[in-house]
Amino acid sequence: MDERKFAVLSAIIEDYVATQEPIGSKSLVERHSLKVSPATVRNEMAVLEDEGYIVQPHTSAGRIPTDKGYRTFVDRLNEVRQLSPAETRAITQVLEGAIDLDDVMQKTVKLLSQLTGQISLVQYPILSGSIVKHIDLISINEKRIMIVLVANSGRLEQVTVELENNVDESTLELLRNKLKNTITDKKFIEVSNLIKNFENDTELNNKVLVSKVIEKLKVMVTQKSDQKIVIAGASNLAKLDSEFSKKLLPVLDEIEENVVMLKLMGEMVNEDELFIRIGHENKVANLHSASVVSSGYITGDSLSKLGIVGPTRMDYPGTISAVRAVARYLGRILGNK
Amino acid sequence: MDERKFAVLSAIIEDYVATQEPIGSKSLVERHSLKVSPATVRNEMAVLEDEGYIVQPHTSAGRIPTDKGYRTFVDRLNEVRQLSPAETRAITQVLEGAIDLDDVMQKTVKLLSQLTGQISLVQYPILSGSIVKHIDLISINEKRIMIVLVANSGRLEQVTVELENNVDESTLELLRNKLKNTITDKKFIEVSNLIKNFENDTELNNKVLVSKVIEKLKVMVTQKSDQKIVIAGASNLAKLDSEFSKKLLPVLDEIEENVVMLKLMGEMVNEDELFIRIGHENKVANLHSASVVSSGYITGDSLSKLGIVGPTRMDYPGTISAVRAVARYLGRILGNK
DNA sequence: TCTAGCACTTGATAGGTTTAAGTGCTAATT
DNA sequence: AATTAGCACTTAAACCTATCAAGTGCTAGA
Repeated sequence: MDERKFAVLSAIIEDYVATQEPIGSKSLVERHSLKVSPATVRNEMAVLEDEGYIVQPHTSAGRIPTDKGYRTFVDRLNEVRQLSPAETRAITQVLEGAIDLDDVMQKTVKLLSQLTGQISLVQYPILSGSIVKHIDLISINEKRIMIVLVANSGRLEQVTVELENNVDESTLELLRNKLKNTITDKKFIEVSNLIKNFENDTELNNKVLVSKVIEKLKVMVTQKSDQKIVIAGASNLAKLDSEFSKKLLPVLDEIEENVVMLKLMGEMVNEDELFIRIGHENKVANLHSASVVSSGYITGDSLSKLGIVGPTRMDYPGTISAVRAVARYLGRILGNK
Repeated sequence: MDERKFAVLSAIIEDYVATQEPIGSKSLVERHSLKVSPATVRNEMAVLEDEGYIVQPHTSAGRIPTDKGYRTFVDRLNEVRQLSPAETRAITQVLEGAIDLDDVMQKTVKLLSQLTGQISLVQYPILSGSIVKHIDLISINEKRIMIVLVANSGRLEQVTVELENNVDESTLELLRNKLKNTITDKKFIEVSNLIKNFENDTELNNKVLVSKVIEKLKVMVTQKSDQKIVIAGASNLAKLDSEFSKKLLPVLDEIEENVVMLKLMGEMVNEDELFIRIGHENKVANLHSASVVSSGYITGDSLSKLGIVGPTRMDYPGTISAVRAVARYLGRILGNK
């Protein structure tokens, strides 16, 4: 596509994103300093429409971009908008002020939704590659034990175990020490394997207690390992037109189930690189009028994801730079600061 | 107010909540089996309007309830709607399936928002009255320590401490033991007092480390103690008319800051009793067209809050029973099961 | 005390006209 | 050959206007 045609496409996208109304040739020329007349622009537009980059909602209206239009726009977008100093300051200040991992996650997701005005999702640092820094068994009261696991990423997992009988303190003590010796400084993925013989260990004579704990522990290190996410900005939906938000509602509910997230953020390559899905490129149902902008972020040893979901009609340059910046800062905060 | 007038008021409220349109005398008589003619109802309506229970949006329209109307309706509401067996089953099933406190909170808040169709808020069990069951200091890496506190309510708090120098393991070990001996099985409110002399303790010779930890710990047991809440159902806003949701947006953002919550849920008496604020009864700005239904829930030793926020036009009987039921079950789950 | 009947009010609906924005095409211009 | 001016044409939106439906208050009779 030649230079001028792309300029026209960009201008259309820019205006349409801003006004949310079809863009005509005349106003385009006025708002952007294109050095040609409306008639010329009209000719370009006709071609762009033939090639599927833009469409007319009805005969006498202006043009709006198609998914394909957005896609080429995004692909050609090399100089991404820089964040303003104020925005950069906001990011660092907010994130540095966080006190624990939950807080960091909460603040990050909120920040991202505010910067972009979209719904934002942040995955907790995944555990699989992390290392167990600490394990403990705590008796909360007569019939309840809490298992606490801490990863080197700072992520902490807790689970309570309910017992039928009173806690057997001596077995608990023994089990606690065995666990500490066995899995501290080991990787999460290895844990399940390392503890599989505990249930047959003759030293541990309270079988019920031991098997309950081991069972829960296995669940912690496998199932829960990468399913935890936080969401913010669902209220941004209210700002959008209701038709769109109605479509998105069920998706949101699903996301809260923490399952669809991965499918949504999509298969990503092994780097902290940006990924964009526009409209119909999304495989998830109901998301054909939405775009997803996601990025990985690196925490020392492993790669997790974050991103936003919004209408295809969004400010891509701004969104991209926000997502990228937040991912970078988050990695830095969680990394080996 | 006499019996029949109240019946008319109730019928108006019921229909208005269902249809969201002003209610006229004729359709009222049709839909409810009132044993009188429309003309009689009209007379009653005229009186109700004089007394401020209902208003007419314009001369030729039906009536809609005022805040005062809802209030008297709610006050007279003694037989609360029973939850259906399906709903009760949903509550128990969902809550019993939860694995840890975070999970319980998450599921509770989501459940409440689904049952009521409103935005729901749940406060974590407050710490002030709770007892410290466990404290630990964990070195995550060379320059980071994590403080972990577990309350007898099952609530777990974590904070990381960043150090300039490498972790001094021997001091850490000493401090850990001292802390364990001093504050285990003590109440959260007492902790701050119990550890105030640690900074001057001559045995602990790494002053920087000790003071950093003690400082953070004090924050944990005081500031954070009752400010943690979860929210769900913000997407329900999208279902409502946009004018209303626009008003509510800033409030929601504030709520996410975890501060306004208490003001919102309001001063509540010392029991697990229900509290309802209708429209202008709310002191929080921007909430004059919203109602708040909240309840306390009891976790062994202390009282925390949960509730919902929605438009004044809501199904009070249903909402009330849902809030009440969830509060009760939550208390039961978190209690001494 | 209740109800039937009726004149009156008024937002919503439906139809028709005008308007504004935009297009495509042709012919003139650079 | 590419650009531009001019113009006929299209169409949703905006604007009227008349009609309609739903509702009311009031009076008189049951």
